[in-house]
Amino acid sequence: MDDPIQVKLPDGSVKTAPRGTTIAQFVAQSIGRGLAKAALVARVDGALVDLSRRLTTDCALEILTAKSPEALEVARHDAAHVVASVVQRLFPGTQVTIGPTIEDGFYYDFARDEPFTPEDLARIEQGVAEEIRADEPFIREEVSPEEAIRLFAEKGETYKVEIVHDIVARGAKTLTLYRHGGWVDFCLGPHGPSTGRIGVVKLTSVAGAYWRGDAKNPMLQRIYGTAFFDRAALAAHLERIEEAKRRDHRKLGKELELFMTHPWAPGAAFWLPKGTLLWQTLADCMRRLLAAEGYLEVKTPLVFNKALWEKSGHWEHYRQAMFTFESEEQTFSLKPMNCPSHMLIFGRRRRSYRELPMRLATQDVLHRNEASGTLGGLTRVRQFAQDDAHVFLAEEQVGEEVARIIALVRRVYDAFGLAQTAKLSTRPNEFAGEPALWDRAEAALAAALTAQGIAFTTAPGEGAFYGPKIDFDVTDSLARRWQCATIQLDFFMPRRFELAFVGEDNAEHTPVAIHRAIYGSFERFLAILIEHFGGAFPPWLAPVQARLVTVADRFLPYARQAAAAMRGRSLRVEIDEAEGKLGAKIREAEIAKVPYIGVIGEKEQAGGAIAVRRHGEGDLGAMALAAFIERLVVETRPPFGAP
RNA sequence: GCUGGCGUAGCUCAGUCGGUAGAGCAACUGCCUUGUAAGCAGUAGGCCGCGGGUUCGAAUCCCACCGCCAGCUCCA
Repeated sequence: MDDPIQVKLPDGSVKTAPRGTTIAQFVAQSIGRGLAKAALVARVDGALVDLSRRLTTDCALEILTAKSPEALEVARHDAAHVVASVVQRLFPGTQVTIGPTIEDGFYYDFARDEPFTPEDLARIEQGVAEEIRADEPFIREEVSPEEAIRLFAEKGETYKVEIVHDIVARGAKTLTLYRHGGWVDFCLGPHGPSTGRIGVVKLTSVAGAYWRGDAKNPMLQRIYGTAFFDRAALAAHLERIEEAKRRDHRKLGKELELFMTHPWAPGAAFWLPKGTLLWQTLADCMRRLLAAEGYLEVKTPLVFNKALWEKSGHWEHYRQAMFTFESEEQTFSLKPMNCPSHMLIFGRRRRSYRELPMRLATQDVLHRNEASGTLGGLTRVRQFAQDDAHVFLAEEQVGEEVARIIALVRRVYDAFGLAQTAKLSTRPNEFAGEPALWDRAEAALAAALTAQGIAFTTAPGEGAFYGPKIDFDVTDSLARRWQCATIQLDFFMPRRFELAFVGEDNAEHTPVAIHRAIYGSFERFLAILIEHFGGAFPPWLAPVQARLVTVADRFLPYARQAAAAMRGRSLRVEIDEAEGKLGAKIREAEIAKVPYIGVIGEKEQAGGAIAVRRHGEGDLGAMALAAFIERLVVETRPPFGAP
């Protein structure tokens, strides 16, 4: 018991310590008082543990302080406990359930008949601040399942009892409790040393949430909050939230007159003239890019007899998300996806290996009958259009084709300044096709990602039953991540549609299909772009690229001439013909986030010039009108798919 | 779909205890003819989401519906 153990520190040094010493003691004695004071939690052999843990074997030890993201997560979990303790003190009879940390904060779910009001949240937040000031230590305790069940059953905590039963059923022999200030929760930990180390806690919202996320279970009251070690970090976080609100595509879409919605078409957008220009720019650039890559654009029906969906298998698995209707005793549906149509086109005649890869692209409108409560903005809709394509090819062509698609994805996202990461999802438990086929395909996908220099994570078992897939996330200017592009292999649907091609060997083979989209959906991608650019689009994308304003209305004829010259070079320009002072017109144009403002007065008219102001930068001074036009022509050239 | 919140002028929002609906901006008209983020004055604008109910009387209270917003297992 007294023989010392070896503790390896992150700098590589090794210290000895008495067996059974706590981490906190070890740090104070062997490392230093400064670190001992700053320590919040430790990592022993890769696992996060409390500072009160005893070191009983040789190990690698790392001490985490407020600088570490993991420590912040622990503090947020501490905060969740404190919130729960305060709620149970202020609202007797409320049961606790779970309270995990999430990105940017935490939540805690409570079972209580009455909902919490915003005033309740303020009271709870105040109680939490008091609890933090009281600086109660977190105390870890190990108990048997029987003790845990008795403890929570006595308190009437039926949800906790249920959780204990579940965990015991999964084989746990000892369970851990954490106490602070006389309150106890069943928790895996770890926790910080005491409530005083949490920092500052802010409760953000309250919402309903089903127990275990299942609509068949009772509805709980979920309190969301966040915690930071200091007020400045909290303020910065709240400022990020405010900035996201300012950039919200629903708000900007209204202000900039990009799109509208109407109660009579829930889940569908009306694209106003300026929004339609954005859409068309994306659509045209993608069209030209794909045409250059050998894609063939096709248009297919929007309405299909249900026989198609029975053939594809969607009728069995996807029917609840389809809009259907009867006509002349037949059942029809609006198409929710393009793949079956493309299958029919491929299968319309005998295909040769010489035609492969055959790349069929479509930008048609799709409808999916999403539950009403899930709709919102342009990101959760019932009607949308994808930049969809299906590539039919021989199995041995998969690697090269996927590499080409990945290169396209990079090229497009780079054009918008969106950084990208990828996730490779592999074979699930239930799958179609041969395991060896999956293994080869997964290896080909991973090799393509590596060859393109794309960082990716692997999600084992998360592939679709019909094939492995790559999903791309983009990171926008507010560091938020959005899932957009997808590349999915399909070994299943070509077989269902009895697709075949004649190979070099003069025998029939079943092609592999690749489902792929780069923007994802136009609606969603436009929403992301609106927020990414905050409505201030780069000149090539902006619906209006320049607005001409005059110092006095006697300069309007010259302004009209200038605008005509610009339109002659395919520039999107408008003239502010309203009355008013120059300052007011400049202000209007700045608020409209038009990239370039051209000011025209006496000097400009006399010299065939224009005074140029760049949105967000200010006055660039006067230049010759011809020079300004040349500059705009260059700057409005799309970074991909240029005509 | 479910839980909670919300719905008033084109936009952003007031509207007390149930007593005949208000501001700013935008629009329109006029004056000003203007030099890089708001010139002045005036006018007009409303089925208070929709439908019922309670009441002498409803934007306000009640019921149902429609829509919008937040959320609905990143698992003790």
